[in-house]
Amino acid sequence: MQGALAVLRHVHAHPGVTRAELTRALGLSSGSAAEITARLKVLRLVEETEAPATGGRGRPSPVLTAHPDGPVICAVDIGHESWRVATVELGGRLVGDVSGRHADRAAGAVLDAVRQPIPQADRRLRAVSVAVAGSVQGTRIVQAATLGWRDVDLAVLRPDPGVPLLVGNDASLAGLAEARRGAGFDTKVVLHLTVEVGLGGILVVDGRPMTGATGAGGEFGHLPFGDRERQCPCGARGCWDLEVDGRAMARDLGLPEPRDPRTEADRILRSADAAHRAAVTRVATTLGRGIGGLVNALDPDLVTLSGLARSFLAEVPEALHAGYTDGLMSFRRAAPPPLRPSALGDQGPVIGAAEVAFDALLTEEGLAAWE
Amino acid sequence: MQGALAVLRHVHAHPGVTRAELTRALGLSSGSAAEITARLKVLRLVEETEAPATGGRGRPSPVLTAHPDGPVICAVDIGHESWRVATVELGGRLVGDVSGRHADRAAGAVLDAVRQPIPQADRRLRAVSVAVAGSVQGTRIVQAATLGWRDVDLAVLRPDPGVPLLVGNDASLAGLAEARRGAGFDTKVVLHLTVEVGLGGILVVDGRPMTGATGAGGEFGHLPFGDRERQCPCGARGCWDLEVDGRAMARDLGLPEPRDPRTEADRILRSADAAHRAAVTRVATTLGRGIGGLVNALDPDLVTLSGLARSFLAEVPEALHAGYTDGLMSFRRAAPPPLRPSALGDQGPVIGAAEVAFDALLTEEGLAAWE
DNA sequence: CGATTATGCTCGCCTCGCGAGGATAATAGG
DNA sequence: CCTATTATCCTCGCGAGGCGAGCATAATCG
Repeated sequence: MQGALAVLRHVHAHPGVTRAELTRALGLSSGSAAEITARLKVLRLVEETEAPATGGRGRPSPVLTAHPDGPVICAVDIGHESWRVATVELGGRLVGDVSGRHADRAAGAVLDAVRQPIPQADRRLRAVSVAVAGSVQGTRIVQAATLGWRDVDLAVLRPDPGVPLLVGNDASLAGLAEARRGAGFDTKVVLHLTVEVGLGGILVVDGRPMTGATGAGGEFGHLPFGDRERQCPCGARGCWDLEVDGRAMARDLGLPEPRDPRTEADRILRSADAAHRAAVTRVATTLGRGIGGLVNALDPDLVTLSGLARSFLAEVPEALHAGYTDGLMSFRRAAPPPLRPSALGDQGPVIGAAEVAFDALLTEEGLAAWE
Repeated sequence: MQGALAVLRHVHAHPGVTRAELTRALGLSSGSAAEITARLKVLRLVEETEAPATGGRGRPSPVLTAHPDGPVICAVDIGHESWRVATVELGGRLVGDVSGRHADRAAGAVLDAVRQPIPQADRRLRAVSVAVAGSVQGTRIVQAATLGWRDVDLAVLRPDPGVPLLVGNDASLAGLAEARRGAGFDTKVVLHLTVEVGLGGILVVDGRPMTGATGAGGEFGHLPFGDRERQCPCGARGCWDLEVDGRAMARDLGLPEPRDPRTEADRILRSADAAHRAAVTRVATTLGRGIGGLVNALDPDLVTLSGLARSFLAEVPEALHAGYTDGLMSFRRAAPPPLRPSALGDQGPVIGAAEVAFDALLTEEGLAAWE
């Protein structure tokens, strides 16, 4: 079981490896590798497909991928304005993907819409895993300011009581995906930050997300980096959240609080107006300075950026880097962790949601449950 | 080797367990437990001593402890004003302990003093592990403001090239010790904070310290929670560091920057003067508010406090808790992680230093090196 | 002083991974 | 087209190490 688990985890993390590569990576003998893969094929967990002609010499090594009848996860992403339901197989490939925009943001309406595409009686389904734009504890959404939700239990998304339900913050899960399969691939300590409306993220150490005691870790937007007098909808004051998004840019420009801060942010970002450019620069600098502080505290190898933060990196990299450097302790300035754009885009949350579900599956117990 | 390692780690984490408890905890058969302990006794790693009369029925179970000729770590603590050199055996017991105050704070002088008690040719010595009051990357001290050191390499403390040298921040290592053997025992996610001159700490998840990519993680004092205009010796501005210690209290009282902020802090803390009490209250509140922000971001089960933070908790708990609650997101206020005083006191850094060294020893390779 | 309770020890069994030796499948070169 | 070369896969006997049944041992209870 030990060896089988190691193989399965390696295939999951590196879909499309050859058996020879796997044997070397795990330090197995070729005999053990043969026996273990044979067992996993019988269990309908992995499939070996004929090797593509590499052009190199020697006997070709078969490629290991997810079994076509293997376990799948239903990954759900509930964002500020849209939702997505995907089926994900071992190795992180999306084999089905449905999405839509919220017609009505009320919790009931959104959950009804999202529930439709969730398969109801699929023996292959091992878990429903939800990424949601809000603060999460266990399987409850305790606070989702932009959706206007408070204390919503997602248990209704469970197709039957036997299927486990997992819930996490969308920015945190996107960060996990980014660390494992995106810009942070093969990096030990990755700090991911997403700015949409407010800011979220996660620290991923050796592939493990630091989600804290209750699952509400990674709420970096509620560190008091901002103006101590400014009240945040979260209940605290001076949150960084309020200083780095469309609300902050509108405030900087003397505009009223926008109804849809994310769209407003994009509008200002695309504008050629000098005042707008200045506001973008100032907010990007503020974001950068906070990133510097977080890097001081958490010491990552790499920072990955999504959403509006990714846009700042693309549009005003000097401002972002100036703030970043300014916020760093001087000894870190010689070789600061690079800021990199997210590689997974809007697929991050669903891929991350599937990851945590597969983490539970790829254990002694999870495998035992799969026979 | 697998089973032996598990047993050894369990004995290290729970010194003084009986073999019966261990067998149950690891789910071993009594036969395996017997064979493994026999092997570990031959290897001079553990010793079985006769069970003390528990008064209960049944055959008594022998107690497992460190072997008297087993491996030891030389743990060194270099603080602002004093140093300590201890010998630590498996299980975390200090079997030797020498300390002194710095006569001269220059790096050379301190290292000379500290080098004396380090055993030179002890076959039992597996590592020298140093806790130091400064920022650390690898085995270098990159910045230690209160000692006045910059870029000091501690390689001179290595008694011979075969003995590994480990270096870490004292507050981070004290936090690791606290999480494993102190107030955070058996708790999944522990946030530890120490205030002496400035603030340091660590997040410990499942017993693993989140020391980051270079070992400089846990520098929570350099999060920009403070006044954006105030320059920190670290090179950044607005550091929390400057708002929570003796310097902050002196500033609040309109006094000049104290030469020894730690002593000054204790003096103000012990004073009955109303202005002094008010300053203490304000600084404790500021500290509490920052702790709230950190709890928002990291979501620990428990926060442990050392040094001046521990004194605040003892002397002005209302102020500290008021700030703490104020800094928390409102959904966390119903059941916030408790703030607990450190249980290990000034032994924290050396115990933590020994822990990281034993972590390296209690591996396949570490055990192979011990024959 | 037996009964009860709890634990330790012995020993055959079984699982799983190792590794040597031969088989297999590709390219390279004549 | 055929052989050499390279790289990998498969078969199979071996050995390490953990399991668990059955018995031995050591304490308290009444």
